[in-house]
Amino acid sequence: MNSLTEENYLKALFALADEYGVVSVNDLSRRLGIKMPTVTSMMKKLAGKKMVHYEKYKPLKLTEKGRKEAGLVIRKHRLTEMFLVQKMEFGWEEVHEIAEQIEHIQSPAFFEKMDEMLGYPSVDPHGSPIPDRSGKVEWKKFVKLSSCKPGDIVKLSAVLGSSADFLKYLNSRDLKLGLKIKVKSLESFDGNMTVSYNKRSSEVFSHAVCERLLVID
Amino acid sequence: MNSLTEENYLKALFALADEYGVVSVNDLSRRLGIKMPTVTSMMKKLAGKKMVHYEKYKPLKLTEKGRKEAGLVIRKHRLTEMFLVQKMEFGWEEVHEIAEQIEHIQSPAFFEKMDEMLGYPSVDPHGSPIPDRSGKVEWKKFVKLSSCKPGDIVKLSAVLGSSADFLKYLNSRDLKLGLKIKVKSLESFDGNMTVSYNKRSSEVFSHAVCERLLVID
DNA sequence: GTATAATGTTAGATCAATCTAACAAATTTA
DNA sequence: TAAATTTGTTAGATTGATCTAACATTATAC
Repeated sequence: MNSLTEENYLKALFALADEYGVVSVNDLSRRLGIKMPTVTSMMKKLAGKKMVHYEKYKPLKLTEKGRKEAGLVIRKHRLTEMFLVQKMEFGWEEVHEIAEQIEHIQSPAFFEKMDEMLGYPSVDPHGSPIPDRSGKVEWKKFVKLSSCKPGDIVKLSAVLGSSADFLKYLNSRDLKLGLKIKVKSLESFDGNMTVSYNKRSSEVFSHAVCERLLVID
Repeated sequence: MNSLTEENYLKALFALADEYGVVSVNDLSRRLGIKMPTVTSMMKKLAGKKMVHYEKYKPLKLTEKGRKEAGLVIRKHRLTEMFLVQKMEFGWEEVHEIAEQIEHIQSPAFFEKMDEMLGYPSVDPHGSPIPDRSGKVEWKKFVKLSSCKPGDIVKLSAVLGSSADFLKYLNSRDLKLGLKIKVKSLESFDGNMTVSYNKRSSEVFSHAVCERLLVID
């Protein structure tokens, strides 16, 4: 059994590998807000448990076992987020902190019940895929809105990052998953994009925002 | 903020005071499965936080503040149990372990939402009262079935103890809260009681069981 | 009312998770 | 490529929660 602390390291390793491919001690240190020497020693510990391949000065890599454990924690996190939104009427900007705690609950039955009540969802409220019971997960082939061209009509399918501020910003623009968005124009010098959707015929999104909106054609 | 560990000590102190009136280091040690010296040092720590009145060799006593903190944890525990039973269809014998973990979640909104969805219940699935938002709780004037006399007709209103074994035993006899029970006879030498309820015209309960069934006339 | 047993405390060790300081390796820059 | 910067490791200290061993106090039993 992994400690809550170990679970958090595994989850962060998993997420960072997802985001950047290669993960350094420094990346993990900054992500977790924990000093590098502490990270190094935890990597040795997790290597001892066969969760991580650790070699001095080399990038960090989860083992198959570590990836599975991480996936299962993320599964619990995302099922919880879905449950909070679908069954308890929380907003998608409110659920991250709560799920961050509930993901560590040890009770297979509890999460099985959530899954069942939710009808075995494949994604969480932010469009992130929910790992299966073996911890495996696969992202759909999404594209960033920032890489779309004027004239494109796409469907908003996921958002990157779960900061309440960002999600509240999306709320203020009535942006929800599933929305059809039409790209009207793109400023080449700053990446600002003008789009239309629903009754909004001309909204401008910064490049930073467009980088975090994942769509499919 | 109290640590998870501190919360568990407070909760145990509260429960033991409820059960036995006076609480010793030894009681707490046995209840928590933690050695006495550890308990002593935690009492000093909690005394430093004004949660406990601690004097060497004297019985342990929660302060007003400690009682409130404990009550709030118990509130979260019992709301969770109710939620698991009412909203997630768990059996009353399955919820204790899960609630034992969820009670430590830090999110007022989460428990407020549960409370609201449940319609502000006053008791948990075992008939134990749910402390109010200020941590206060009052037991109704229940009586043990063991103290009833032949001819009495009473309503099962709460059960003492949350061990799965005991609750499964009650399930096997179709015992549920709210049931009308008629006392038919009582063996004076062993305390065995013969009762009737529903379609069961003659069930025998041991003294141990009758001690744990709380009823009102 | 003393001896024995039970309960409680003190002192000091251990373990997990964290830190800082000092040093070492790798990478970037000039 | 040599110097400077960044990144990573080692060593050792700290903190919270636990333990055992030894000792002290209180309660119980005869």
